[in-house]
Amino acid sequence: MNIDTIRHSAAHVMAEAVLSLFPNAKFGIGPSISNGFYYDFELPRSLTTDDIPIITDKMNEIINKDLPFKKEEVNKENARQIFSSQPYKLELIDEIEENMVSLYSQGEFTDLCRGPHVESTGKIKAFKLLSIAGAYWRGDENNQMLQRIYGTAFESKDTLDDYIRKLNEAGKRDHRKLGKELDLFSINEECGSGLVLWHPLGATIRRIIEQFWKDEHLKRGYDILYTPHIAKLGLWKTSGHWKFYRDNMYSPMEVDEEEYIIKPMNCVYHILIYKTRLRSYRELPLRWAELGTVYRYERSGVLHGLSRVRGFTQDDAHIFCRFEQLEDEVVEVLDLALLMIDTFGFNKYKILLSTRPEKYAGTIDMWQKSTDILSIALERKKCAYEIDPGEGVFYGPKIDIKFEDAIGRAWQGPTIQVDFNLPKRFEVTYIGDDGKEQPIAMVHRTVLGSMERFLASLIEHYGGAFPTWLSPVQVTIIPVADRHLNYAYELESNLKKDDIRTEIAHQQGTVNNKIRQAQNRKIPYMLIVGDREMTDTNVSVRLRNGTQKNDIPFSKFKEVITKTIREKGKELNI
RNA sequence: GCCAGCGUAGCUCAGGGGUAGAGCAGCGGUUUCGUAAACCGCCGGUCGAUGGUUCGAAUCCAUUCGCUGGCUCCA
Repeated sequence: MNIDTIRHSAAHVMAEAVLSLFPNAKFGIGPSISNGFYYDFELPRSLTTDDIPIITDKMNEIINKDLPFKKEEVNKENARQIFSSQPYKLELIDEIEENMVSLYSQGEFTDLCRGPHVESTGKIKAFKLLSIAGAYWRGDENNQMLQRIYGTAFESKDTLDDYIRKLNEAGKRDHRKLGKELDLFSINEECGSGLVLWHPLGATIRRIIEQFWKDEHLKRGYDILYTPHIAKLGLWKTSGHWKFYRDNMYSPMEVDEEEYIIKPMNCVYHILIYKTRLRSYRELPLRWAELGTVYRYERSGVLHGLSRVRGFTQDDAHIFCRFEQLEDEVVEVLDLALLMIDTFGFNKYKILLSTRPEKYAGTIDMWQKSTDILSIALERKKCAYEIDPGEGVFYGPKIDIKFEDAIGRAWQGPTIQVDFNLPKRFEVTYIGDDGKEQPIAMVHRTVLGSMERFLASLIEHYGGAFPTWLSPVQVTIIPVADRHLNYAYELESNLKKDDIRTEIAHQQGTVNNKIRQAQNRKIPYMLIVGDREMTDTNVSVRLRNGTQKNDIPFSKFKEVITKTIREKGKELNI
């Protein structure tokens, strides 16, 4: 039996249950969604979580009665009469093109519905209502807000339980929770919501990511720039941001009677640098990268840990090239982007090519040509991709890469965007081999997205247990008794000399307790040192995953961990 | 921003009109320990903030800030 059919049927049963509790309920839509279903209602009062068990009981009653789902075809005129007191259904009927519409009924409830449904309510074996939320009719905030109940349903109790277990598992990996537990970052009320404070350990991870990022960019012919956090309002007027992006920008601040804006983007600064002198075709392409911190206004309700914030650092870069170079450049960026994703351990991803939206800058011809170039580049890299029609940004087509974490959730990753707009607004050109000014081709791209969101994805992907090269503390040395402390210090300075991030568990406490603490902090390597180890310059190694290997030479351990770090290994070795 | 829920010690949580509680963490001791929690003691909160109801508010009401789940949007 199709899972979507079960879920959609469960939505109808839920609607009947709600109808029995609120006879005047107005019904919106009730589809199945990727992990369950929902139904939207307009009700005389707000639902609370207390209503969930009541509705659940009612649904169980309906299911136990094993009522058949009956299908009926009527013409639209009849349908309008049947749903005369249901304004949302009437709106839906008006939008149906055919003259006949189908209705499905079970028990006391009839719904306008394309179907299909299970034969009878008894076929719904396992469901659970999950949450209540507000949702605008048709997702438009100018419309009435309806009340949505989310639920899920599965073929069997077992698969439902499995799903609930997975939800709990996801909760344990939540980067906000782990960020606090592992002391990686915080967001402070006094400081402001959506503004991230990076603690030493979180900052260490970020520093390692940034170092890797810089090294890879330098290898690939990028230059790294730094630009200011504010700029005069006029600049943002020229760029068009003040007109089109103002909702996401902070209010101007006054400096010497001149208005300045805190930057929501880095691109305009890079253009200014480009324009400081004439550029020859010979020096193209220019690849300019910046870890640029930008500030964007986000409505309070959308902020979420590190993944949706108001100040964030983009791993931004702009490529200025000749149009003929675009294809090669995009191939290069794809190569870099895929390397990044792979190195950080994401092995599942989806590539989307977004095409021209309804409102667009540039000409149809430019759009066509650049979209073609993007798809040719994708084919050259042998990347499977899907077209996302009309989802391009107004200034140009783009490639988005969405990667999946360890528990199957999708994250917005690299994005490569062609821009027809800014080069025109700023008159960005180069001098061609004919001595004449030519329009530049400009690409915006990030390969991680933002440091904040990327760290969120890493934390959840690894559940806080980072591969060794990223672990903020790579080794903790646990002396069995105080008389082993000096040996521990010796090992520590030896490891630190080679940039292996090492700590000594020198606090008061038993060996067991120190191990427990190291485990909770998800430190990959624990070195237990006591009398035995000290006499032979050995260490006993315990890995975060519980495996242990006793009395191995320290030099051997160091060799193994050094190799693991150098190779950015995802597994723990010893 | 809108709808709903939640804010009690650094953390996790109990209490729910009559003098603020526990565990962990921290601090001071004792213990010197062999692969996931040694023992004793101490410190710690104007119960998110403001206003109101009340003899009395952490508890009830209003406003506000923050967080959570959605809607919408996105790096």
